[in-house]
Amino acid sequence: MLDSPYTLEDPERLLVDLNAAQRRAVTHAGPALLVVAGAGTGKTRVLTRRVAWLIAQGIEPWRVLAITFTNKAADEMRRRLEALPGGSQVWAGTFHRFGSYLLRRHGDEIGIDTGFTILDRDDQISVVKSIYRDRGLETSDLRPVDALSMISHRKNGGGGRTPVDLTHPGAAATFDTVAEEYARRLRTAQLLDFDDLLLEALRLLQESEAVATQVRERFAHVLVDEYQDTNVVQRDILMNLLGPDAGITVVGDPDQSIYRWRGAAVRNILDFDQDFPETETVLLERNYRSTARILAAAEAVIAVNRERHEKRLYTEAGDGAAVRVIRARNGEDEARIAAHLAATWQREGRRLDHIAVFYRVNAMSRGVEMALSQAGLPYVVVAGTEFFQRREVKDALAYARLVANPKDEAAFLRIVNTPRRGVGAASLQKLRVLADARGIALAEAACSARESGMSKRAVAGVERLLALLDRVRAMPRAPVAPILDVLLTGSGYYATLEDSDDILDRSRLENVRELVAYAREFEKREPEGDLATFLERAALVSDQDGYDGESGRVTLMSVHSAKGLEFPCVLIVGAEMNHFPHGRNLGDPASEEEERRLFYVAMTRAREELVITHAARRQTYMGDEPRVASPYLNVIPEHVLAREDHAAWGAPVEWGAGAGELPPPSSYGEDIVRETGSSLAPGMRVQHPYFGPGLLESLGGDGSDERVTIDFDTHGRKQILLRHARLERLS
DNA sequence: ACGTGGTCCTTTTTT
DNA sequence: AGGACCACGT
Repeated sequence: MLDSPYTLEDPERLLVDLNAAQRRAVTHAGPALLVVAGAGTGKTRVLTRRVAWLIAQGIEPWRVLAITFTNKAADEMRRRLEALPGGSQVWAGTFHRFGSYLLRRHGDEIGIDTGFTILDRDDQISVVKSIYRDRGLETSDLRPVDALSMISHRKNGGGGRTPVDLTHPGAAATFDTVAEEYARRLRTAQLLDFDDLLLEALRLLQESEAVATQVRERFAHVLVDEYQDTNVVQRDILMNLLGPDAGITVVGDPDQSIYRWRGAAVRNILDFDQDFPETETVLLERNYRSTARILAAAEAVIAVNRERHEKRLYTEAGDGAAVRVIRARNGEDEARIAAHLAATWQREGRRLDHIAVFYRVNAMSRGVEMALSQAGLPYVVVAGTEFFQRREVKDALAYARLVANPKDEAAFLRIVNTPRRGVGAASLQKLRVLADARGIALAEAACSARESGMSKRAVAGVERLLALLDRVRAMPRAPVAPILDVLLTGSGYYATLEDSDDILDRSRLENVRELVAYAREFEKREPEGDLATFLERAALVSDQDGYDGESGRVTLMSVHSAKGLEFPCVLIVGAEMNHFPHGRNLGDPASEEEERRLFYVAMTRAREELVITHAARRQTYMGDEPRVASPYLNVIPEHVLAREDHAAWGAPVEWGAGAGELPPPSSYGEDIVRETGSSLAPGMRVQHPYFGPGLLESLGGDGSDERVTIDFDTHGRKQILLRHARLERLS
C-alpha cells in the first residue's frame, strides 16, 4: 500500500490520522500506560501504531511482546508490522501461546518435560470421567464438568464466586479425590491443560532466576490487548516479566469485560495503576464506529450497571437509522425475519459479509441457519474451534499427539481402540492397574501390555498400535501432513471410514482430509514448524481465527466470539428474559452486570444498522413456552427505537425467500402496555419481565397511578405500578 | 467385545 | 429435542 503509515522514514506519519488522545497513547514515553478505550474508539489501531512507534524510537522489534486476545488479532498485527524493517520479529500471540512458548523452551527448569502436549476441554472431561470410573466415584455426588470447573477456578486465581456448591454430601470428598488424581495423571502423562499453560509459565518465571532474567532482559516493552478480560495469573505473569527498564501498555474497556465466568478479573484493569507504578491513563472516548442512535441505545443499556467507571462515548457520525426492535411470533418466525432482513439489505446493495447475526447461545444458530438456507442466502458460522472438536479430527490429532508425547493418556485412551483393536474396558482396567503399580503413565504401560494380563487379542492390538507409532517416530524431521497420512493409513482409520456405508462417515472422511490439507497449509506458512508446533496451533485455535471478513456470506456467531469485531449491519436474536440475560446468571448482581456488558458488546459491534429481535413464544426443551422481551429493551430511549410487533396479529405469516415486504407491523410500546393493562383481571396468571410469572390478585389506582398486586411464584407478593411494568398475560 | 435400544437428563459463554 | 449413559442381547 502506497500510503501505509507503517514506515520508519517519517515516524510522524504514524500519527497523522489519529486524534489527540490516540496520539497521546501512541507516543507515551513513561514506564506504564493504561489505555481505557471505549467500544469503537480505535484501540486496535492505537495498539499497532504504538508498537510501530516504539520501534521507530529505537526498540528492536524482537524486544517487543504483544499479547492479543486471539491468534487472528496477532496475525493481523504482524501483517501490518511486516512493512517495518524487522517488524515480523515482534512476538505477537495470545497469553496461552506465550505460556506454551516459554514452557516449550525452558519448562525443564521447573520439571516440565518440554515434549508436553496440550489438553483441551474434551480431553479434560474424558480424563475426569476415567478417574470417576477407576476410583468408583459417583457422578451423582458431583458432576464431572463441575469438578472440572472447580479445578479450573482454583487454578486461575478464583475470581468471582465458587462455581459449584460443595455442601452436597459426598461432593467435597469426590472433588478432593478428582482434583488430586487429575493433577497426578496430567503430571505423569506430560499433559498441560489451558490453565496450566499460564500457571506453569508463571511458576517458571518465579522459580527460575535464570529464565526470569533472560526473559526480562529480552523484552523492552510488553503490550496487552483486551486487558479487562485477563485473570490474576496473567497479571502476575506480566508483573514477573518486566525488567526494571521495561515498559508496559495495556488496552481495554471495563464495560466489555465478558469472561468473569472463566476467571477474568475486571479488577486487573481497574487496579492497573496500583499494580504498575507511574501509570499514565489515556481515555479514548471518540467512537468512530457507530451512528449516534446505536451508541445512545448501547449507552442506555450499560448505564444501568453500578460497577463501572464512568466514561462518555461520543460520535460525530450522524443519527443514522433507528434501532429496530422486532417482536416475532415464535422462534421460527424470528429466524425468518432475520433472513428476510438480510435479503432486504442485500437487495439494497449491501454485501452479505457486512451482515452479522449474533446469539447468546450457540444452539440458536440452527434456526437462523435453516431460515437462511431456505432464503437461499449463503452464510458462515464462525466457530473456529468447532472443526477441531469433531470426533474424527480429534482422533487424527490424538494419533499425532501420541507420536509427539508417548505418555499422552488422553490421546491414548481416545484411539487405542479406534479403529477397533479388540481393546475394551476390561483390558484398559488391567493396563491401569499395571501403570499405577509402576507409577508410570497409562500409555507407557502399554509397552508392557504382555505383563498386564490382557487377552492375547488385546495385547496384539496394542502392539500393532505401538509399532505404528514407532514407525512414525522414526521418520526423521518429517513434515506434518505425511505423518498424519501414515498414521491414518497405517491404523486403518481411513479404510474404516472409506468402507463404511454410514452417510456421516463420508463427511468424517472429508473432515480428516481437510485436517491433512490444513497441515500442508501450516507447513507452507511456518516452514520451521514441527509436529509439536502444529499440535499447539491446533489446540489453541480460537473461534475467531477462522473468520474471514470477506467471505461474501452472512456471518453467524455467539456474542462472545464477536468481541473485537464490527459489522455495518448487526442482528441480535433471542433478546428475551432468561435467555439474554441468561437465566443462569440471574440472581447474582455481578453475573447480571456481566450479562448486560455482553449485550452492550453485541450492540456496539454495529456500524449502521442494528436490529434486535425476540419471540413471543419459543420452543425450548420444556416445550412451547411464552417468552418475555429482554429487560434491556426497556431502558433504551424510545426516540432512538423503532418497535415492530409481528406477533400481535393472529395468523402466521409466510415470508418467502426474500420476496416482498414484511407484513405491516403494529406498533407497540405505550399503547400495547395500556391495552394489556386494561384487559387485566384478578385471578389471571401474568408474566413480569423481572419477577417472572405470578398470580394477579387485585387492581387498584387509576390513570398513571394504576397499580396491581401480584403474588409472584418466586419473588412473593408485590405491588407494581402498571405504567412501569410490561406485564404479559399467561394462558 | 460390541451393537442396539430405551431412559434420563440437560441447556451458557471459550482459551 | 438431542445427547449421554446404561442394560441387555448377540
